[in-house]
Amino acid sequence: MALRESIVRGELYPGYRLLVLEIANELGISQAPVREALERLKQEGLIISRHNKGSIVAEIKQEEIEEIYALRELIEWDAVRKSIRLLDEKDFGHLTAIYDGMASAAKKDDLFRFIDLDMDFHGYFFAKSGNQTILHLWQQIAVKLKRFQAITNKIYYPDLLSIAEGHAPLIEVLRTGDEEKIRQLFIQHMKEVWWRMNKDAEGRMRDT
Amino acid sequence: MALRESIVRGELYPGYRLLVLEIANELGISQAPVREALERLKQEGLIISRHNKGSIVAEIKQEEIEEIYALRELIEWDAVRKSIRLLDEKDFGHLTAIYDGMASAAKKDDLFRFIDLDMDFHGYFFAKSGNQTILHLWQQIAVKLKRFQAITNKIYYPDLLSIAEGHAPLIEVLRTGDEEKIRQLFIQHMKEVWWRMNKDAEGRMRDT
DNA sequence: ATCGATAAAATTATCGATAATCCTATCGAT
DNA sequence: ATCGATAGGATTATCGATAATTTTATCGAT
Repeated sequence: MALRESIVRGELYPGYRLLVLEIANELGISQAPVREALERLKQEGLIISRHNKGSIVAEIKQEEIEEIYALRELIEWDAVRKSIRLLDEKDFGHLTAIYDGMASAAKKDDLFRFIDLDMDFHGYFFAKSGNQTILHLWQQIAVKLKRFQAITNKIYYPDLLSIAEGHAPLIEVLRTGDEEKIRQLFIQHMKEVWWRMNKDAEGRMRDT
Repeated sequence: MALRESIVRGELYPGYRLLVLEIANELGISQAPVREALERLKQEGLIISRHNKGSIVAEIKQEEIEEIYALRELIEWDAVRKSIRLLDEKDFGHLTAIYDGMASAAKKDDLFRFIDLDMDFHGYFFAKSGNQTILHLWQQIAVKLKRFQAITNKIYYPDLLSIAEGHAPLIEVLRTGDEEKIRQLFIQHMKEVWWRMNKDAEGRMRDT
């Protein structure tokens, strides 16, 4: 659905009113499917709708991202830990391919592709560790993180390449299999990105 | 919505076909609101719908509950830990009231009320610890746990009272504030309930 | 001029109906 | 008898329109 893309990419600013009939006409379809789509977006937390008052694009507050990161810390290390023993050469190949893609996207300043790949990288461990419920949770989280990153990085691009390169040591240490070292690096990686995001976000959320 | 209740209580068995027109006529309303409701239930994982093939009540597999418990372990202790310092006498009053309610429901064999209160008890810490995102996650989880318990305990009632009484020491130890003891007791409590549920579930999932 | 009440416009939620799709039973060919 | 094709029925997805509600604009009273 194209609506979601627009919201996640930050093209539709928070508070924007989503008029059912307008969207329907725009897409050349009827109201029913539009309402369905809005219902889904509402469940995902991308829009907010109050009875008889229609839907608006949800805000995305710093506060909420902090909460999400608290949750992420709880579940991501667990997923990585459970993956370690399961990773074979094929997996390392995939991870490396994602890393290469990130580096390439960074060089082209293709922010959206970069973010998608970043999420794919981390999502890989959730998929590998085999807990469908937690994987699904991660996918929900990832949408919001994507959106936040897209919005905060939209005006001023930070050094994407250095973020991309931060993933190389992760792959490297995963090969060695030393659990404690892996843990340290992943936690550090998460905190680093979080810190950078925080910094970038300051004073920039207002303009969105 | 009454549909959700019926599913969670296990009155609508897995695989049951939800016909839009039938439900609409039954409730004396049109298709549109029914479809909306189904969309919500789909997002919650209570029903499954495939394109052009309508909706059926979702199965609830042992496997999925195991996944949920793995997730629960990751987040619940964290919530409790963060709550400890925040609990005052009013909170202990609430928790004790919930406990009393559970004991009373157990004596009356009111399974549904019992389950609701059990979830309220554990949800209390998620609410108290202040992370809205994780609280929301817990609420989603709680719905599925309720449903599983309702279905597995429907035919043969285990000893509800002893489960209720398992909560008293939890309140007790929370008052002392010894983090390590609290942790041990909560983890133990969770594993105990999980084990009991597992046992009860055996051979009984087939009849649903 | 400001405020509240009222009317007009806009928008949502709901409705009943149509078109598209899927399922089932019947029939005919091998 | 078995299999595939086909027609009929059932059900979903979509549609355009109506009813209910909210928002905006207008007007008159203070």
